[in-house]
Amino acid sequence: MLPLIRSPPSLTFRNSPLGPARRRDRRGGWRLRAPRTIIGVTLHLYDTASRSLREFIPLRPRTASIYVCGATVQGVPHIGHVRSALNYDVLRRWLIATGYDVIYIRNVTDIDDKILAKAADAGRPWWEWAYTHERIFEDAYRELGCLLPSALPRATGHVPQMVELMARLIDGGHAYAADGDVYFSVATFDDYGALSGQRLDEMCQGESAALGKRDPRDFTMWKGAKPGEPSWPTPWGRGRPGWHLECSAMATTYLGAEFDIHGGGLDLVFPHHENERAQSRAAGDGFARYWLHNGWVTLSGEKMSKSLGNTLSIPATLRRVRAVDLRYYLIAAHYRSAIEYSDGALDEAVAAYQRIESFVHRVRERCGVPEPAPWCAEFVTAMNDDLGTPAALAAIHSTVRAGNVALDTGDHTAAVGAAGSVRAMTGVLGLDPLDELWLSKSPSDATSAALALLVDRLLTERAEARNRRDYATADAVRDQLLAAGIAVEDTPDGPVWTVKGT
RNA sequence: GGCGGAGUGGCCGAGUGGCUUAGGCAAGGGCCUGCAAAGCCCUGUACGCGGGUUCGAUUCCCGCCUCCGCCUCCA
Repeated sequence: MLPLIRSPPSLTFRNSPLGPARRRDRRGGWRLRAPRTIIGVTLHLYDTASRSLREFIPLRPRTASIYVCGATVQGVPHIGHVRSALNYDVLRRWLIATGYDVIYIRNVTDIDDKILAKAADAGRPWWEWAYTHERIFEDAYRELGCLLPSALPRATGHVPQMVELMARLIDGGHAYAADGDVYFSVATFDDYGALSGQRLDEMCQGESAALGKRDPRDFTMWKGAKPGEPSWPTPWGRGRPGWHLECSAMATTYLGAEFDIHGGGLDLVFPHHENERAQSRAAGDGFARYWLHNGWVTLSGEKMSKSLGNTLSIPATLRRVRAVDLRYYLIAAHYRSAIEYSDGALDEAVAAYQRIESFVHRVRERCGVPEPAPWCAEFVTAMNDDLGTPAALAAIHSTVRAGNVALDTGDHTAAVGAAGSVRAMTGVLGLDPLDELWLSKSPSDATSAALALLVDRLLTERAEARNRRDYATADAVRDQLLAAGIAVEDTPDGPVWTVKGT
């Protein structure tokens, strides 16, 4: 059964559940012209809760609501954080590209023990520490081409919603206050452990046994105020939010009691997501219908984490490769498999992406800017199969090869068609080489025009030298240009030059 | 102890009960080129180990080895 694409896929989408204000998060003018219908294949996603591939059937037709656990902004982002964001960005783009209206929420945990501790160590206000790192995270996401979320809620801005949820749980007998803390009583929720496959009776003792806990496995929803720490008023005394409670409250605030997809890293399955689910369901909310979890990036065989101190920060990585290269690297593996980071593998990704990029640029130089064209069936099938980015990239590479052949044989129409298709497919992955984001380092028009004039002058000299078979002079011109960072290639359509690194 | 994941050709990384056995990177050969560059074509016969099921297993089952993760903060 082959997937048939009904309407020609256009590349641009209007991804905006929230109207005109959201136009800012478009990259390079991508806008959806018309929803397209795919027959034969529908999106299937691996759902952690059921441990199986399930067809994605949204709560409301043609809309998708997604909540992704963002970062606790205590430090600088590392490549594992970014992988998670990138994976859900690809999911979102694919949903948008196939005609869904997507609402995408990613939270910011801006209050927790570590933020307080690190800020105190640095002698800075906790909120300044949090906001400083929040900005660094957002800069990294933006640089890597992640579309802006529909909203970016902060934990500290949603205390009333948390209080309301706690009140419902206490009224229902699922939670209790003790010594200023509020705990969730896991024994009152029969389904506890269903998401992560943990059995209550097999679990090790939970968090540190606090005095007021009725059962060591009960988890903290709200932490009673301690001297010198920030706190907010509640009917049970002043205090601050616990991690799990934040996400339950924020997800349902923006997406409603029941929504489509909840995403995050594999390490959040337990206890974080298990607890979120328990809180919300015990309170009577349907909560997430699909649970997605991405694998991690390991370094020297170990999970990259702040506590192990073996992180590879984004700012450091981006000093070595371009953001688009890192994006390609992190998307090239399936989102559920682990990536063992290595410099060599990253270099391979750079070369692989360059192949795609140089093809599209070559077509643009020789045939004009390729406009978005239909993507190929293999690509659609791959993406619908639990976001099979490896197979999707294989489809892209095949199209590149076909396009290169067309270029070699002088078939410009076919070459432009292939390049358009490549743009469409890479666009879904946020990797379109002609996306403004990746071209943003280009010089101004005036500078480009001046450069073009000078280079063309030199190329004319070179052509004249070649005509009189004075290859020494011709090669000297080429070497001179190369030394200046300008590569010259002879093609059937004449010499083409490019500035390296653009 | 409980739960879960992984071991694929020089490297990265998909996938599948057998068929043209992804894709990329690197390597070798060839074509193209004045020479290059880019590109194209060809080549490599891999699935941790031992059993079992099967006409046939890398793919299913059992056992083993090795590695990793979660059960405590973590994308």
